Amino acid sequence: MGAANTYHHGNLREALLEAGAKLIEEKGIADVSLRAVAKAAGVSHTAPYRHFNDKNAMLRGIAVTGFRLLGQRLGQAVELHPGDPGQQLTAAGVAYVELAIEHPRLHNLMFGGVLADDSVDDALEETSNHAFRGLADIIARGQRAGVFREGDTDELALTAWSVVHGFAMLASTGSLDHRAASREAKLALARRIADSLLIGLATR
Amino acid sequence: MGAANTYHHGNLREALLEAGAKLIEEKGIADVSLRAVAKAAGVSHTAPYRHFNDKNAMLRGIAVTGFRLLGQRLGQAVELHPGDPGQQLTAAGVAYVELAIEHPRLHNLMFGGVLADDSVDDALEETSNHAFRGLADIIARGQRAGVFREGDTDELALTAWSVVHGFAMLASTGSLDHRAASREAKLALARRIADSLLIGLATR
DNA sequence: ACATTTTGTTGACGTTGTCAACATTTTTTT
DNA sequence: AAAAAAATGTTGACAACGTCAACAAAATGT
Repeated sequence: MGAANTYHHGNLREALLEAGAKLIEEKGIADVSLRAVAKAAGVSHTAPYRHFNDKNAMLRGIAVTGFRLLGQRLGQAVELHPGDPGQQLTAAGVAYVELAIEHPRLHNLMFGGVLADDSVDDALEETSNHAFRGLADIIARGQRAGVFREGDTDELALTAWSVVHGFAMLASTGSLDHRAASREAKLALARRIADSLLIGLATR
Repeated sequence: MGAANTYHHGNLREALLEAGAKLIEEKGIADVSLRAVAKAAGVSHTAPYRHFNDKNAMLRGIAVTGFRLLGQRLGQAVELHPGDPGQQLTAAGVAYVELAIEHPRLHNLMFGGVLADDSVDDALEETSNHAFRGLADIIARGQRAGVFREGDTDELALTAWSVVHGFAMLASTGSLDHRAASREAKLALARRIADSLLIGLATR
């Protein structure tokens, strides 16, 4: 288990994910090739095939790290407002939007549909489901506390997810640079929209 | 201005847009090459360059046709419920989702971010703005009629756009096939979510 | 120690987007 | 009506890409 070898990398899988994420952040998904990622990681152009079945499998690996990051952020948002599901929901929504603004190309990889036509990836599905369940849990607690209206929990969660996801998409693609150019303006807008959502979910 | 020529096509630009849209519908954006589109239109592999600067310019042309279609559908939704902004908004939202379900890959081209990093395209920007303005007009009329609450019209429109856009994205990528597999189930879900939205926008 | 498995490299292949050079048709100018 | 110009198409080439097969080195198990 040496450390200074040149032939065997030691941790190439992670290195590729890292290099790939960095390149995507810089140049966008469309302009990142498998070969460029391999080169950035310091290996030959086919070395990635020892760790991923094909290019899309590597992209899915990067998307998974994005979903893990998202899950963490949502968790932090919840912890910031213990016992207050309304605030938790707003904070989670803002956190989601924040991530999309900070890492627009990663967000695009996660939700832009590049991977949509692929055969299902277990790790990807699990991490993305986990992120969604974090949201559904907030809703469920809010319903029990009587601040959110009754009804199918997952459906309310889906509503919230839709708002946040739609806004994040608009924010990350620059579609609303006319209305809100700066990062702060976008987040303020996100907060107000999250409040609109809250009204729709509240008990009347 | 003959009709049966073989060398000059006569209307190649439109033919390419049509063939491209069809191929994308069948195979997805990632699996459609410029050359395949040219072949489907019956011309050589570089003929498209007389009508589009590059591949992405052609894709933007196809996206424009999608935005035009969207604008038409939104217009029809409005006409179906004259004088009732609430119903108009719901119908517009459902129409939007319907389009995304019917043509998921076209929707993906329009909103998936493949074209996001391109230099701005006038025709694309205009048609997409037009679609958004249709929505904003519904909101404005609803505010004047007193059924939607006061406030920045564009911001309310943005909220509505976010919900619908987010849900459409989830619907078109198959992310909610667990909860609602059939087309009808998805549309019913969309209708209920649009109603949630309505509550958030209504005057209290 | 040796055999096996894992992990890396080299070299090749067909496909892709794009460019330069050339051909044909249409339009404009004279 | 003839010539010049512009528009629109084709052919052939190129480098870059994803992927595969064959080989090489290191790590691991016996």
